[in-house]
Amino acid sequence: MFMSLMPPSRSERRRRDLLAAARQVVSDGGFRDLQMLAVAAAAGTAVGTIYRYYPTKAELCAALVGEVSARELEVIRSICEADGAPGQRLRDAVSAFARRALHNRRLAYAMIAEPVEAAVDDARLEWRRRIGEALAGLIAEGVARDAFRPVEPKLAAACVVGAFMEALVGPLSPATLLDDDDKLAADIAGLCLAIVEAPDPTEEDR
Amino acid sequence: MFMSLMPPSRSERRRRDLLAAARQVVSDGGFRDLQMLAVAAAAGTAVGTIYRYYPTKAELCAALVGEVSARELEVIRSICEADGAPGQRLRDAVSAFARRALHNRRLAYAMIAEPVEAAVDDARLEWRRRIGEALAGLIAEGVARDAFRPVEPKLAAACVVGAFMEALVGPLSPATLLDDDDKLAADIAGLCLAIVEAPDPTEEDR
Amino acid sequence: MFMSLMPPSRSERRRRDLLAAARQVVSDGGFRDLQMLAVAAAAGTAVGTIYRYYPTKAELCAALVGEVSARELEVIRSICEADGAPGQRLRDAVSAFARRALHNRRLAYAMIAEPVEAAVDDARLEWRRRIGEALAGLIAEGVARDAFRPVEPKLAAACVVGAFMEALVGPLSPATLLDDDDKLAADIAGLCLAIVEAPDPTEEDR
Amino acid sequence: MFMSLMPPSRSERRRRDLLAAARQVVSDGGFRDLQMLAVAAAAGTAVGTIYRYYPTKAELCAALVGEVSARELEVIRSICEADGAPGQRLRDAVSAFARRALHNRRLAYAMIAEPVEAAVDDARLEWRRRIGEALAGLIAEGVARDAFRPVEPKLAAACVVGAFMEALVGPLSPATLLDDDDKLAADIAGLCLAIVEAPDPTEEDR
DNA sequence: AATGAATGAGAATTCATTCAT
DNA sequence: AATGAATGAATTCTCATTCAT
Repeated sequence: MFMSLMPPSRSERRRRDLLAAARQVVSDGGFRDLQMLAVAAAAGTAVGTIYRYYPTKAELCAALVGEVSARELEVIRSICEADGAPGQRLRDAVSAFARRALHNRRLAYAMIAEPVEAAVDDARLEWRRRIGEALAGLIAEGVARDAFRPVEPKLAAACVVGAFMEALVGPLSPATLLDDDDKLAADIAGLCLAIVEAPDPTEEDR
Repeated sequence: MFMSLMPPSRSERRRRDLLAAARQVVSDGGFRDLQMLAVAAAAGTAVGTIYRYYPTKAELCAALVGEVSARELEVIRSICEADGAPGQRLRDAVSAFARRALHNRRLAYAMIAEPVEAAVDDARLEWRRRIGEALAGLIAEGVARDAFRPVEPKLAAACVVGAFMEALVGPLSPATLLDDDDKLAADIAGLCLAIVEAPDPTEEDR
Repeated sequence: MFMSLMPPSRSERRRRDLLAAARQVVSDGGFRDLQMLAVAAAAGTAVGTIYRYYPTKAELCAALVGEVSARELEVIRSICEADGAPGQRLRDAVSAFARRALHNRRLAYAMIAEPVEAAVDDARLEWRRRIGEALAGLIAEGVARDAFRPVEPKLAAACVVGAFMEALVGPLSPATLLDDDDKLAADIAGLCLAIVEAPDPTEEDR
Repeated sequence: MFMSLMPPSRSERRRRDLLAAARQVVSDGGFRDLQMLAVAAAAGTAVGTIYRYYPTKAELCAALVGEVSARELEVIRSICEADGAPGQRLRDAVSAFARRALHNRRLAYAMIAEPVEAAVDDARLEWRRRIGEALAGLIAEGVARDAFRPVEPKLAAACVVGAFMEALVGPLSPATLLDDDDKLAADIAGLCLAIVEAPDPTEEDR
């Protein structure tokens, strides 16, 4: 990580201030409220000024997400690249991310789960919640039967849902070409299983 | 699951056709393109007609997400509630979901990862991709050092990212009150670790 | 007034029922709510049926206003054409109208003062109310100084406002041609004055 | 009444111009034609511009009626509050209002008698006209018999109609609660009678 | 460089009217 | 004759973007 030794130029400062204003707006009301006028108001400048620094709303958005991303990414990266046992590092990275997100919940929510449209998203989040519920039932059962480790079923279920959904996002994206869908599906399932499975599965469970 | 034995009334058929048109639109261009005019065009009707069956765009959206959700949810539920070892059932549920998603990729993408705005989302997905990359590096290392099972690093990383992000969605949502952020973060991290950790961690890894 | 001695044909009955339904709708929610669908619902028929009897919403409206008008007009006419002192007849006619209106207030309001648009009309009625207030002040003063009869200022003011506004409606209507605006204005003013003036104006008032 | 000594700001001027455009539209075609697009066209601006100054069509309407109202109200008020005999002042106020209305007939018509819908109002105005006719007959008779002053029957009739209709508007409005409908009706009738009654009713008329 | 007023394409929604059954 | 689903023109309002000052 390099930091410029030069003081930021007036122009760089402007860009930052505008970005900070945008972040404020999103932190308060989500991406829904991210309108150029609102950002201008929050920055104490005029709309036109934003366009001098970010030629498009799209670029402002990208810069905003990019900035927040970069910070969080950096935290994760530095932990990942540290010394120590990989397991501990992974644990640390995830838990650092989670703690930080929980500290600035509104912004984190916007970054992670912000709705397309209220209508769509209410239904969409609800869907994931229900899939989670279904899995939580299964997981609770598995825990009871000692097939799974003593995990908290709801939380574990959310992890499973997130795991396979995210694992799909890349492959689902229009550009991706895949050779073997079935292999992929099986692999994803295997990884998800590991979230809960007992290290030493009992006879009964096999 | 009950299926009506009566043939669908004309009105029910219409509703379905309109929903099918909406699904088509979303399958082609995502929720971005879901405009009443576009749906009407896809259904070969007039805009006003849609409003006879869905009094609001919001309700049409909800119905669409609801329908797709219901189908997928049902698949997962029936597997979860079947007989057999919990582990196998979990594996089956996830892999069935994944296979189905991979079959109708565009729609699945819309349901799972559709952008708020192209601008926001490009950046947002990119962010998750990069976090994934960072973790993939760590995971590859862990695999090499036999601290982790021989997982495919990129895929496992995606699962980890998805797992903790999803596990955070509920807790991040504005309404949620939390007692202990640190405990939650640690629990999430523990579950994520399980995705990759070797059942019998070597000395070296500790 | 003739009443047909023949029983009404089915078709005539239909027309009446539809009109009754329309009146019901207006009595409940004013002309704002007079939509073809609402009338059909109130009549327990289909929209298309209304169009068999009233080829246009405009004609249905006209028929409705016409019917209500006709009844009230008849009451007034019969009193006007009765025997007795003109003064008493006028008194009776007006007071009969007023009493009837007060009995079916919602419908009467719709007939007399229904808004164009909430926005316009709130402002418009408010205007007339304020003019009334200004005049009420003057009238109260006149009453106190015995220049006017002991009328109730607010009510008298409303009468004056209504009197000149109505007297202007005809002349204002686009088709009307006028010779002498000033003469007309003076005449209207004279009539309005009569509403309150003492029969025998005191010296002071002249 | 204060007039600002400062020249109007650009923004104030804009607001005025837009209002003037709206007034023009109404003066030409009544409130029926008052659509945002039409106003924009009349003002030589884009629709969006109107929304910068009047956040809602309703507010534009209110402002328009308010502006016209205010001017006329002021004329009436200043006359009402002047010195002189109350009778003369009332006469002056009414006649000033009438003269002004007759000068800008289209706008005055829109302010005073504009239709809800052409359909409704044609019929509604027609109704009032007919009631006027009926009363005019009675008034003519009363004049002929010297029971009434030598008023112009049609004009006097219009005044009477306006007087009682207006006097009813307040009491009819949904919010109003009334103690004694009959007393109100009688009072209104009494005031209406005064419009025409001879100061010294002949025996015959009693 | 900054301003912020102006722009206008778009999108949702309403409702009188039509017409096939 | 009756039905009521379908139609689509019309209208309000939003907000990213431009540009004269």
